[in-house]
Amino acid sequence: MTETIENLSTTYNAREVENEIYKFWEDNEFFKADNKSKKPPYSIVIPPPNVTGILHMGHALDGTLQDILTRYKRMNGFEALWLPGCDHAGIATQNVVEKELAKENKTRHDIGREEFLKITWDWANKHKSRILGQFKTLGASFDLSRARFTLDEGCSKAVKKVFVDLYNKGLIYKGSYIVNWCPRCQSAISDIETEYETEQGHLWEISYPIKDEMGAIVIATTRPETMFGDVAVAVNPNDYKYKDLIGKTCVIPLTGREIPIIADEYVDKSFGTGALKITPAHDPNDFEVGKRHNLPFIKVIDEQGKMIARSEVHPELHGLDRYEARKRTIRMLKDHEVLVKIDDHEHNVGKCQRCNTTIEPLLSEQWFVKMEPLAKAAIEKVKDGSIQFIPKRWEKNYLMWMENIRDWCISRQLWWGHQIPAYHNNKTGEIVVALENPDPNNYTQETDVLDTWFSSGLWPFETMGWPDINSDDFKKFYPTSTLVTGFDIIFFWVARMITMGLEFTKVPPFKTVYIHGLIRDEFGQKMSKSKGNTIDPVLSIEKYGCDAVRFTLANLCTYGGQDIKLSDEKFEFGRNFANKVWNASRFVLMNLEEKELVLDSSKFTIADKWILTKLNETIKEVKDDLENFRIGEVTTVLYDFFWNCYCDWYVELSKIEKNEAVLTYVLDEFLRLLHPIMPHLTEKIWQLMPIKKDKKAIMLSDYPNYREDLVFNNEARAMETVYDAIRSIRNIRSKFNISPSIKVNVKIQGEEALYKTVESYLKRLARVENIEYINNENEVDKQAASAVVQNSKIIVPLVGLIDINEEINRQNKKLDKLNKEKASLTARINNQKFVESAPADVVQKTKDRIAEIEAEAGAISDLIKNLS
RNA sequence: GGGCGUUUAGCUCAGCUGGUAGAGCGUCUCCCUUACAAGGAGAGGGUCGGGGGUUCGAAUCCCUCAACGCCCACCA
Repeated sequence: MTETIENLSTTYNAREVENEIYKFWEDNEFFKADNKSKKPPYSIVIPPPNVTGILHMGHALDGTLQDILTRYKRMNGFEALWLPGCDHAGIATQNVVEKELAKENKTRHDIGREEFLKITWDWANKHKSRILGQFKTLGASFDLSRARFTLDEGCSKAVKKVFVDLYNKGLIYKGSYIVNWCPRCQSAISDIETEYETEQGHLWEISYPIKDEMGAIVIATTRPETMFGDVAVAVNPNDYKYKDLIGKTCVIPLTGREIPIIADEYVDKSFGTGALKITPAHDPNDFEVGKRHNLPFIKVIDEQGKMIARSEVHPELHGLDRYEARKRTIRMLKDHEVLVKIDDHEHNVGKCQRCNTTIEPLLSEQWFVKMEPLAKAAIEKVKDGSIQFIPKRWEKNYLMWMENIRDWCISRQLWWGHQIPAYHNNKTGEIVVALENPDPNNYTQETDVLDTWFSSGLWPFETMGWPDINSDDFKKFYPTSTLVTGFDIIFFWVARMITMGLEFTKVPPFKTVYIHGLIRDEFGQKMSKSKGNTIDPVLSIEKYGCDAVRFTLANLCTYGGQDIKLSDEKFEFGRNFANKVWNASRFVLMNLEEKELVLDSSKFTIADKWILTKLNETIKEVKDDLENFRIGEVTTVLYDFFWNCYCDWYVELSKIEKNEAVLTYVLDEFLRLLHPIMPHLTEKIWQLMPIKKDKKAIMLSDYPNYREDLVFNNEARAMETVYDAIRSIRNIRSKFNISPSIKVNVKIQGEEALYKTVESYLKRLARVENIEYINNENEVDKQAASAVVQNSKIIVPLVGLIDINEEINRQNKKLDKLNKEKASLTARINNQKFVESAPADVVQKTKDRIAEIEAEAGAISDLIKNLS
């Protein structure tokens, strides 16, 4: 069936159009960026979504913003590349696959590393297309021919090179260290993957007898089960209570092992009993104390979170889970009457970000990146403005973290990820770090893999062909232009990209970091599957249309980057606007008669000049907002222009008298302005427009430019006066319940020349029968409602229809308001200091306004006098 | 403990460099006027969290208090 303007649907059928249009773009390969192009580059790399993930609102927002910027730059003459891809998401993906295995009662150990990786790769490949496919329903104009995966060959090559280089520079080391251990994931995790939750616990006070003496020292602990790993009791050196005990030996109850009493500044005299048991193998602070005092490390809890069967641990507890062991320990302490006191105690407990299991601080061999030397440049480049955060406040956040940076634990005891390129000599145990195994017969590769963020940290350049710095993509598109992401991954990702980018490419990986707010539910709660408060963007798109979702999300992006409280109904805002654009366009296109549509300034009416002026103000504002990442503002400005100026006035006027060239010109310009936000709708309409087109698609066309020659401020202002007049007649009609079917007559005093040119507008839009121009007050009817508009009086005679008292009342209200304003303005102008110190234009404006009020108030007074 | 954010119309929020407040939704009244009822016309509604200061002038800048939220640190 051939599509004609006449048979377009009266309500916008978003999904139908969106599928058709996206296919049109894809088939024509419009998203493909050309690395040989002469145009200046603009590039964005996607924050790679988890390969096994599904699209959530955060992606939808993030993707919408990236697409808006990409499309805007593309229309502005840039060679724009939005590079998509996925993250292998080590722990998350491995967890998913292990869960699948668990359904068959298997663990990864049952099937072995090789088989497990094979299954996981299948899983990843299967899902990779799903998440990127979902991005397509968002209208994403990314270049899928360049899609990357953090575990693909190129990324692996980059990761290896970075690891080996950092190692050779002495910036990667392997060490025995206390790390955050997740007993469920069976892996170390980094500090920022640990989240703290407040829990109600207890503070137990336990009496440790002094060796060979009568007394005892009472320590306070929240984790009594770790007492078997104690290697000292520490007190503050300035604590007089314990002065005499320092240097003596005490005995751990239940086991009888002897440990020294030491002094360390770290101990807080005022907390608990002021005496602290030191367990270096199971507490990060104790670990530091232990190192300072050269104490041994005794590990009593294993990687499963179970008590170790070793002589230091009470035999009854061997192999027990840490919590069960705690209960038993307490019981035993009670039995031995060494439990002095139990207090309720609120404390923070570390949890694994991925699975919420309580972290066990554990001593183990891990690989670390020495961050401090690397952070230097990353701090510098943000401080000197080479990299800018928007909104700016995130810079402080970033800098604070970077300036207090800790070493980064990068090894994970997982199978899914980049296996660390370190090789152990089977006989000597010597470690060689190299791109390849030096001798597979005698060397075995490290089994640990790298933290997922290690490869994501290289994302902006590993996706551009690095380490081949002569690759065309790297030369054309690196460094990237803008990074768009949420604040929740500034430390995880942004900071590391900046650090690694500077270290390995010597330039910042991007110039601008645009940080948007987080999507929350309508009550401000974080959306999560477990809470069941998520809104599925795929369903919202089905229901409201992709462009509606995009427009709404963009509208919610405030300048300050506030979090976004979202409910599904909010998308009605975007849907209604899409429908409005659709119908107004349909109306304009249906009524075109001329074949040649040429802007001819000699034929411009006052209304044409008004809409062209409004259009150009809008163009200016929209471009300024887009350049400055005020995305929400862009939607507001476009909405206001189209709905309140173009539709409510200009299109309505075109029903009386139309200039088709201007009507279509404005629509064309508006569609281009809107295209980055509502790409499908604008493309569809643009394709239907019978205008000359230099490009095959609106997405490839030029973004509008401000045109001084199409700005007519005087006429625009005059037209606003006409609208005021129409509004005041409508107001009178409404106030006095004049039925729409009844036409009224109007008398106008003043501005005769102006009103004569727009008589037909007044007649139609205000339902006026006759317009009569009068010169003096005597001609004003006694029974009439009236309004003062600028320098004219609009009088609507309403013999028999009007309640005179009500009209007098109405006018008096207006008068009151004016007088109040006048009083305050007059006070200001009489203030000598104001006249002296305020800018001249402000003073002038104030004076003008007073004059205006006086004229208007005078006119109203006349009208009232006439009525009484 | 340190840092950040929020507090504006009934609800959700805009308001960039100070010149006496805006939108959407909701409410009220009227209307199927030949693009759109996902629509049109009109209306009502706010002493911009409290207090103090700077200024001729403060929602906007500074100080302070309060409530709510977030991040970092992690005193057993």
